Amino acid sequence: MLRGHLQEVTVPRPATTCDSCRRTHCGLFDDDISERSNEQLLLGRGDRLEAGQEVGCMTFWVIAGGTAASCTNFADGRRQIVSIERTGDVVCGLMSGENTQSWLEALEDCEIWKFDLSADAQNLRHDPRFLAATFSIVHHRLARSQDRISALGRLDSQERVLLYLAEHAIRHSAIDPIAPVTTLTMSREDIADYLGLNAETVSRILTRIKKSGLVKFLNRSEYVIPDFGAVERRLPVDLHDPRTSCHARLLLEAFQ
Amino acid sequence: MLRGHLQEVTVPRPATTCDSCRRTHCGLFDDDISERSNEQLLLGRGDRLEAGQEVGCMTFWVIAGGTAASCTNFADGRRQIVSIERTGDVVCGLMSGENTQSWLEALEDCEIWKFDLSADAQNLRHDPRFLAATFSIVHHRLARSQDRISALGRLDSQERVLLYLAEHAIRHSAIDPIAPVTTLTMSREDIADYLGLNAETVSRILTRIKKSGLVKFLNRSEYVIPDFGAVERRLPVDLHDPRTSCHARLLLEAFQ
DNA sequence: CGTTATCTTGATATCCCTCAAATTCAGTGG
DNA sequence: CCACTGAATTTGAGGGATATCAAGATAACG
Repeated sequence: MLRGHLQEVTVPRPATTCDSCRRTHCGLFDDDISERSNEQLLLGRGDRLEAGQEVGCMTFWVIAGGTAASCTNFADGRRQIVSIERTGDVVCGLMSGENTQSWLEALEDCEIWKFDLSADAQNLRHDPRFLAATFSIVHHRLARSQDRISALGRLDSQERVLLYLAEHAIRHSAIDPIAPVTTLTMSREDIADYLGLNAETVSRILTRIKKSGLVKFLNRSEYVIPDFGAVERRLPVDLHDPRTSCHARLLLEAFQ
Repeated sequence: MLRGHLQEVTVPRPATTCDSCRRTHCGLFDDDISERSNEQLLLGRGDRLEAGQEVGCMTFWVIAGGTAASCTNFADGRRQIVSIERTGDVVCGLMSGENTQSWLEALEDCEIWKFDLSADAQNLRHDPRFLAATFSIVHHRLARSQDRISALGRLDSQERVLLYLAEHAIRHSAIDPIAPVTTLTMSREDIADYLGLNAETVSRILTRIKKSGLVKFLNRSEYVIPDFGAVERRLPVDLHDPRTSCHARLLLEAFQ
């Protein structure tokens, strides 16, 4: 089920001509692969995608462009972004718990491909390739989730924001290794809901980080990390190589 | 690799005569099943089990009794309990990220069965039953992890402790549905490291909850929830039925 | 250029942590 | 059975960190 105003949007795509992009994103942008999709969804910022009853456990959404978020709401409206979904990430209805209100929300204009495999469910349930692919997707999400548990439980606000900036920069440079500056696509409130903070705190921490010189801001949304090592030294965790995070190809290969 | 002083310990086992236990724990306690294990480990409180290089991704630990914790440490020593492992839970080396220092730690005396399947790895990688079982295990852990992200990000300390007491009581009653009181097996510090708080705060919140009457404490470690609905109304989340959490049988069936 | 959303900054309150001391509890040996 | 001991827990005082509320500044957009 699709909520919100769904309009035609233009989504920036990484150029397929870049070898590094192709490797990073598993050639997701080749047209022949995209044709296997049941449906292409173009979401504008704020649009929501909810997995209703009818969707079942065999529907997958592949992020082809833009940034989305797996969100949950508590009964009283408190929002938490459980996971940020970026180009190449695979989301499926399986992810959400039964009782929690959760949905996929576009944090900026998004291009998403929907794959409904329920017609072939009986076969896929016994197909080693499909099982291995979905295992790999879910396992990788688990590893990332556990890192986030540690971060939310034990990092203070400055560490969380700094970690976010660093990880986002790594991810960004993986998508476009030539770009010298990183663009912050999420709003302060989205960042806050991702980090378990509040929007004003995020803003304050950002100016503090700005003043410290660890991160240089060209404007509100573009920044450069002049000395990545200095940022790493400030953080008690290791920063991951995001290149391992794209499982779209695995999934696509499994049912081609 | 095994760390710490490993002594013979007596581990309380649920009686196999109880039908409800058998259902809940998938008959894990039948001796014929336990014989398939490579090794039985008896851990005393504080003992650690670390997945070294040699273990690889095909070693599984099944908790047969007691409580253990998947822990991580930051470089500066801050500890976070990522997940609590109880009877019937399956832990594997796959779970930990590459760069994070992480281990399995006994929070009380524990009985753990180790299954090393690396000899049969080539076959298992293409075995639909094995793949489905491991998928199910990892998927369930992911769902629980995501709930914890929301809890750590958006619940205050009182809500976290109350949620912990409620979930622990549910889990406890699943293991022994006859027991009228729930026993708190984890120390205040362990609870704190699980909830992203500190031990003194946990203690303070517990006395506050005690005074509120929501939970009755018989002594430091035993409690009763007189009105479960009242606790639920205080929490903005739904409490889960833990019965779905035992995947040991799935795993065992896959390579029997 | 005006309107609106977003972001920043300030003042204040609250929550939770840190440090320190007192208390309870489980063993242990007399 | 009782004192002794050490660990765990509880309680208190104080401070730092983050949230809340409110206002102003900046950017985005028609």
